[in-house]
Amino acid sequence: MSKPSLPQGTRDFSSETVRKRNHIFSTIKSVFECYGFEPLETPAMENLETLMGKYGEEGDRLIFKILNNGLNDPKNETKAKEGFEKLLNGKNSSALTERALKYDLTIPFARYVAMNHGQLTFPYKRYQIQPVWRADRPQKGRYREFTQCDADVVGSTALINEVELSNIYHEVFIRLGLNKYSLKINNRKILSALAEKIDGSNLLIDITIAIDKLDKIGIDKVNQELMQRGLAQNQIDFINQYLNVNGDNQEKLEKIEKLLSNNNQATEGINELRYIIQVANKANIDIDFTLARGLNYYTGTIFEAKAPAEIQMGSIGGGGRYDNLTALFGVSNIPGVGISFGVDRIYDVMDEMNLFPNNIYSSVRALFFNMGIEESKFSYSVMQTVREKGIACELYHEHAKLDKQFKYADKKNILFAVIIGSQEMNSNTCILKNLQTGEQQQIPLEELLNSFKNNSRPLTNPNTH
RNA sequence: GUGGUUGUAGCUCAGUUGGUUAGAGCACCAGAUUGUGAUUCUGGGGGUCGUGGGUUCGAGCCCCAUCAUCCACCCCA
Repeated sequence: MSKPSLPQGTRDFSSETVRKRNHIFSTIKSVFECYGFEPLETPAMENLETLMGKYGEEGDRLIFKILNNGLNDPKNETKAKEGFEKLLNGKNSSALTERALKYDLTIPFARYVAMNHGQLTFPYKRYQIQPVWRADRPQKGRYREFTQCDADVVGSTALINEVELSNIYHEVFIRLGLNKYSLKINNRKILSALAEKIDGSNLLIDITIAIDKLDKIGIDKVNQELMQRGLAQNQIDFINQYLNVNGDNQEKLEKIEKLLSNNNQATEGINELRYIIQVANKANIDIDFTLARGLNYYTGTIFEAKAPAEIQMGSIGGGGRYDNLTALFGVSNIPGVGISFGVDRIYDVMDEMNLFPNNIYSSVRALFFNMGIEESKFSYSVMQTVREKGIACELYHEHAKLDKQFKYADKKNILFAVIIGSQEMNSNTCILKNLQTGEQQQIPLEELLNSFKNNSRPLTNPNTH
């Protein structure tokens, strides 16, 4: 038996980590609910067919596929061997795999809407908080199993949805203490207009992939990459003018309007951005014409949320408008727009910035000390009356030195020690000790409940991990 | 998928050009102290040196493979 281990890129979450993650989940959830979104959950696995071809070539490669059962059955042998041959040639074979772990929450959601559009009330606003899996090589802020929190609105083209989603980003990040986040926003229509302007509509994806890297690799390397991707010098020159558009949001919009004049797509995209920044005036929106985003189903507004600049971390959220996602599943005319929070990255950022409040480390309120066989029976019955009032407490599991029982209470961040020895038993009293202040007093048992109510939770961070 | 980094006690890490029986701090257990958390003192348990091969009289150290980790690329949350 070898040492137990975890698959690459997956993690166990200790109690402290779970509490911190729950703090993020509940914050996001309450904001989603506040904006009228309803919960949805879908299975961990989907039919492979549902997922393939939805995330681009690279995305397909990163989908975790599940091997079919029963391949070793003799009657499946030729089928299995044929399937394997296909696999070696780089093709998927339903003979070998027909299910896969979900890669994101948006496509399964589109599948759900396509299957249930008859029953849903539109616009349908749903949120979903579930793990997803990607067969990527792990590194900083990147895991093979991670949790996404999505909110999407389908069945509406109204821009007010984009406004609401922007405000949701703002509300969540403010509540979590990430005040200096930034929300980059752009519109695919503007990118399309750029491609049209230089007669390069067929190269739209190449252009967006290259310019998306601007802040990372610099203008020279972007130009190099554009050249490699087959763009001519005059096209690149125009793209450079596009990339040089700067200033505050208003200035940028005016400049891009001039640069991409007489183009319907550009006009539409610009008007949409203008509406969003005007109505969602509270959010930290930063128009960024270099924002492109990989997923090729986006058609209008695109979002990307960035951690405060002082933290080295990629995007902590993203989303956009997709005007016909359910068409992939045979149901057309259901436009939608959605956003996603990357909880695992938000966690890492908050951890690095020390933003978790201390009061999330809730623990049991009191430890009843075990002073012997008879004493512990008595303590147990007292404790049960306290538990009936909804106050969390524990009885130390065995008779042990007080030193040990105190240390246990310390480690579990328990505020009160309740000591009932033979003397206290005889007088129907107990010793109540506040472990933070060290104060202790002997009180009648009837007063025990009240003493808990008047005291707040411990506020120290437990050192257990 | 490509390139690099690291892997020694529960945790953080030393370990010399390859050379006796692999160390420290913290943590843990017992006692000094059988009704009060600290400190101090005394004693104690713990390791197939990530795993599997190889070179060598001899490997924690060198070589190969493999797994995991962290980092960069690609891509992405």
